[in-house]
Amino acid sequence: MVGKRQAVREDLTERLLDAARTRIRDNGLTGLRTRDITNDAGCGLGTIYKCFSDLDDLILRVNSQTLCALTQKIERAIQSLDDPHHQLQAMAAAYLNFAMKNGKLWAALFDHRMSAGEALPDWHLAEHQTLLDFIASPLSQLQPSLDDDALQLRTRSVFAAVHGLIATGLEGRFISVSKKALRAELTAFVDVIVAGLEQA
Amino acid sequence: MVGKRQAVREDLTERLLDAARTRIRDNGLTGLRTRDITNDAGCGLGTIYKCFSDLDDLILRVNSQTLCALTQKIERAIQSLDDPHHQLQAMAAAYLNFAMKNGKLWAALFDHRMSAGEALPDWHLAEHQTLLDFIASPLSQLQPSLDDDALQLRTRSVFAAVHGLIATGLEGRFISVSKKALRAELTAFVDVIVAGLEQA
DNA sequence: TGTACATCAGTGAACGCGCGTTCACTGATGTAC
DNA sequence: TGTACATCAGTGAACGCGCGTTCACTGATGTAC
Repeated sequence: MVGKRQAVREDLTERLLDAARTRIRDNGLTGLRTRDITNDAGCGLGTIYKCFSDLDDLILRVNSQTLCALTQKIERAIQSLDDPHHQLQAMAAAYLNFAMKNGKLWAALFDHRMSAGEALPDWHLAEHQTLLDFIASPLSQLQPSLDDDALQLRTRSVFAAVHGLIATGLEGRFISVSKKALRAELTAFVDVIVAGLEQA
Repeated sequence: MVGKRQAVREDLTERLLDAARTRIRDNGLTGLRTRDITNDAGCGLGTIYKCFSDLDDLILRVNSQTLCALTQKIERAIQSLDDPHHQLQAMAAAYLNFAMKNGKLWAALFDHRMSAGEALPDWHLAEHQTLLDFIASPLSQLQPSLDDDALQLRTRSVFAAVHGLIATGLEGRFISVSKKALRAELTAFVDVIVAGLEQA
């Protein structure tokens, strides 16, 4: 069997990813330890460094999976809608949904900091951009006069606003709020933004 | 001299606070170490536990100072303005200004997590509320129909949106942007929000 | 004011724990003939 | 197919470092008389 070694390696990588994802899902990034991950995956401690360059790399792969899953949800939420207002509402709702269902995995996307102040790798930044592109599309319909740079900036602003609202809500910062109230407030606030955008 | 001991203690506390604030300002929360703080303050390692219950407590005091300074800036920014639209713009601009000038101290307000999952103490939460109250005031003028709960929620949404936009911009997430472009985008986006609020 | 004693603030060596990463080793897999 | 050898994946004990917190001690300050 020629590809035996490779298959074993891929299986190991998969198990490590699964174990790390489960750990992060249940406990968040805080207290994520290599020993727990390798124990859960049923392999030796050193194995993690055969499959990944270091723990940061492994976390980045988990984050990548989370981000891609999120992007898929966003994509599906809007694929049958034409109106940009409806699209933005559907994306915001899908985002809130995803954040609620994947609490700590979602938080890890934003909490993770590379050690030694290294920058995020390009392949991961590209995944961010893919998500943003979905948001840019309805915005460009609402504000066709924006040039490309301004559209990018506006896209980020809208994302940051929606993200901030959801993150603050789910963390319970400042005031705690029920899921239902948060959902209603998000819808109302996206309406506010869209109304403002349409008027500009 | 009766109050000698107390005076020495207060001086020590002050020096420790100063040292911690300087460290956070220059290097952020990451890599903040008790040994560095006490060295900078010119006292022994154990002293920190005479003046504060633990490192979390010390960080919280620094954050409290930062938050109060921020609240003051916000308060001053609006005190000569009547129009709620202008007030919101002035607050957003003051917030951006503060965040740019106090980069890592400001970031510490949001990055700090209590150890052992303890909640923030009430006195610090009250300081948050003081800041939010300044934002609530112009919002209640723009949307007088909101009841108190809805106003609180809306206030948090507006704050979260503005904060998200600034944080994302200053962190350089997704795309990097010049300070000037960020300032312009913030102004434009607050206009969008206000226009949307006025229409609702 | 002076003296003897009690208190307690400040100290820093040592504790204790955590934890990412390495590397010499073992044995399974792949290869050559 | 069988045999001998080479390679290299997986292992986990050990390394190395970091770092918050404690506590027995010292000497300055406060107190009683």
